[in-house]
Amino acid sequence: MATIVDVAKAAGCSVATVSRVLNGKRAKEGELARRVLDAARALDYVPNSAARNLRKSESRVILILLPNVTNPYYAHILSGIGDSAYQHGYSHFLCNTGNRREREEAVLGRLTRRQADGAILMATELGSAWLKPYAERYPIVQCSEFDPEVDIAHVSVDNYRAALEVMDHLMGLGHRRIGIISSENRYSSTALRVKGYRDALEHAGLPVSEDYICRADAGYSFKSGFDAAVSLLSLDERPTALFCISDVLALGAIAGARELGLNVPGDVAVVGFDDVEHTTMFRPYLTTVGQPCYEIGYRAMEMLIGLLGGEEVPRQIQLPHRLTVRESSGLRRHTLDLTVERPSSQ
Amino acid sequence: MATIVDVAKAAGCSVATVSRVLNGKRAKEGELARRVLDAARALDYVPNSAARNLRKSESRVILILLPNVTNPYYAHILSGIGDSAYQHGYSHFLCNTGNRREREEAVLGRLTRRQADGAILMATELGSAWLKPYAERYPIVQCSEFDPEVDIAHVSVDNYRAALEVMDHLMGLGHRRIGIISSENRYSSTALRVKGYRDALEHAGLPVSEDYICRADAGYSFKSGFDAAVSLLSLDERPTALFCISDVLALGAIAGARELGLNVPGDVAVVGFDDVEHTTMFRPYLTTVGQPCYEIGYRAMEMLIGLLGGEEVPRQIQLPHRLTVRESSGLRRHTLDLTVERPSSQ
DNA sequence: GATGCTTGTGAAAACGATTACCGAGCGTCA
DNA sequence: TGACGCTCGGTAATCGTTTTCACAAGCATC
Repeated sequence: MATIVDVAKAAGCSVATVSRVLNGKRAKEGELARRVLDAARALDYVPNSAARNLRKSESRVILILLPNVTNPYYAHILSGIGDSAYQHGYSHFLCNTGNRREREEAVLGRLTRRQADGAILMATELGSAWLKPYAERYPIVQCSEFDPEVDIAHVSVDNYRAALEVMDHLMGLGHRRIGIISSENRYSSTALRVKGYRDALEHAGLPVSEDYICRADAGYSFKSGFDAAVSLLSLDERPTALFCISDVLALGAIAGARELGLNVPGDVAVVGFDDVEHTTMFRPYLTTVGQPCYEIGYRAMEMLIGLLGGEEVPRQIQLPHRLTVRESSGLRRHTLDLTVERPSSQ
Repeated sequence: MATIVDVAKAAGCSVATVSRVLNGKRAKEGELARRVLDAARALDYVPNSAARNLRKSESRVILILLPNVTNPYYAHILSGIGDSAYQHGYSHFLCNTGNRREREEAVLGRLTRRQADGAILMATELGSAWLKPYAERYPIVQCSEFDPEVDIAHVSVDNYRAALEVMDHLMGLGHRRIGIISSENRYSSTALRVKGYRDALEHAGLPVSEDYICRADAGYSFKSGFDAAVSLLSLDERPTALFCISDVLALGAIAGARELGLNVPGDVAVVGFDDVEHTTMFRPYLTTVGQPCYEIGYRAMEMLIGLLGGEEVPRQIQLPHRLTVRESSGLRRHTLDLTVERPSSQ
């Protein structure tokens, strides 16, 4: 491994000059600069980043905290983050926190240790006041979830408005008894979607029945969507539409409906959220709210880069979502010719 | 930020002593050691890792190269890697290479720059001789895919044997015309599964028809599985069973079969591979070969840690796979009561 | 010709840890 | 008693950069 000293010797100048030429603090023109550049190339010189980091006390590493990479929603965001980071010459360090606070704190400790310059948090839960001290001292961006009580920059979609649109869509189809399959987690997205659900009903002058609000387990699992749907659809006055706050819950809900011998969307309409899971693999194709996951990640990283550079950045970015109406709701006419399953004989 | 000097001052000793106590090179008992420990705690001292890395010329970072985190198969492996790394105090850098060689080389450059101590490669393609120089100089482990021509340690399942088992299963059900939906990629797993397919047929004295071997696109997409199935099942003597080298291909194949008005498994049996995609969400549940993804990742990381420590490690680890028979093949009696879709009217 | 300003360069001081080397103290044994 | 070995702890070198500071040269101005 050639060091800067070797390059200086080969170029016949001091290390200071080498450093300056290589870092662009001097014109790269001129005889001496050329000698330096040639020597560096000839020796295949690459700066030692530990030394540079030590001297400059920075790391060019950013922390990514997410509950679980296995969840494709986060994986898509991650890939946006990764691309942006790569383009800006930053590396990222990934931590699957499983939403466990001790893990989160452990990895945020890297900020303190100067092993990382900033962080992107993917699944901040409400009530994360413990984050404040970190947010005050280090550049941090929240991605897709955020806690309004902790004033940290964030990028997300407008979950509230999206929920209103879903409800408009369902009510526009004539549905009056609409259930929601929510989740036990403490995400802002969950709270906002449920709030949108309630407000939309109230605004339309429809009753908000607590019976129609079902909380699946925190992990958005298929099974919990299934169970929730079975329980909602077994009510005496069963809902004719289900708004599920995630696609997997929705897919589970469709399976649950079938289990009860109900046709989707004939007997019950189902809407999901995210449009990232296999929403168009199986019939009926899922009506869902699409989020620009990749871009959410990409923008979050750019925001962080801005913060790292000491720039003033907007505290909040909302990216456009999109309600895509497919077969599991509406499109009633069309679905007649589609491969909509008949109830099983079980 | 407290430094080691501050701790030394507070404890009334030299920095050497502080370093030794904190690194366990001296007994932690005794009056002086206690003073050091107390001082470190009081000052909230955390060693600066850039300084440590510079001095020890190591980074405690390992590189993870994979084509795409968005693919749940890789995501599961990654989570095993992450857990093991975390336990051993290593960080990992993730790079979505998209199988593009320039990206792979760019990130492996971090080894040269001493920004990383080793690497785990997730999707080495056959013909990766360019990897040799890296493998000779740095600790590298291949995970799930490997190139037999480059002698690098690797962990995977026994793809060949798994393919034989799949074929045994299908032939045991009486199938004689079996097609395979393979892929255009250059992975060893693909080659081995196809070889298993051929060998099994030959061994059973059945003809190997090139018409029955279909190569879907490199990315294992749903659509390419669909298209491949449509083309295979449109043959005059259509196969009665399809072995798909990935679950998503298999799900696509099932959809394709339905498109043609064929019943799965009544008219055509379908088997997948991986058991990671939603194999039990939709009817018919998918028969597939399960891989212990999490453990593959975990073991790969442990192997790398061994290599980093200069230990002798096995060059190859094969973890057990498991063929899980579900509805999409066999279990014919049961499937009669299941929600198997009737052909659509399209 | 003295002065001030700009520009380019080198010497050397950081950055914060680990560790080679050395000397002091102590116990043991011939 | 003296030689020897062992442990313990301090001093200082070291890792490879970046950056401050000082100096010298070149040039214009008075």
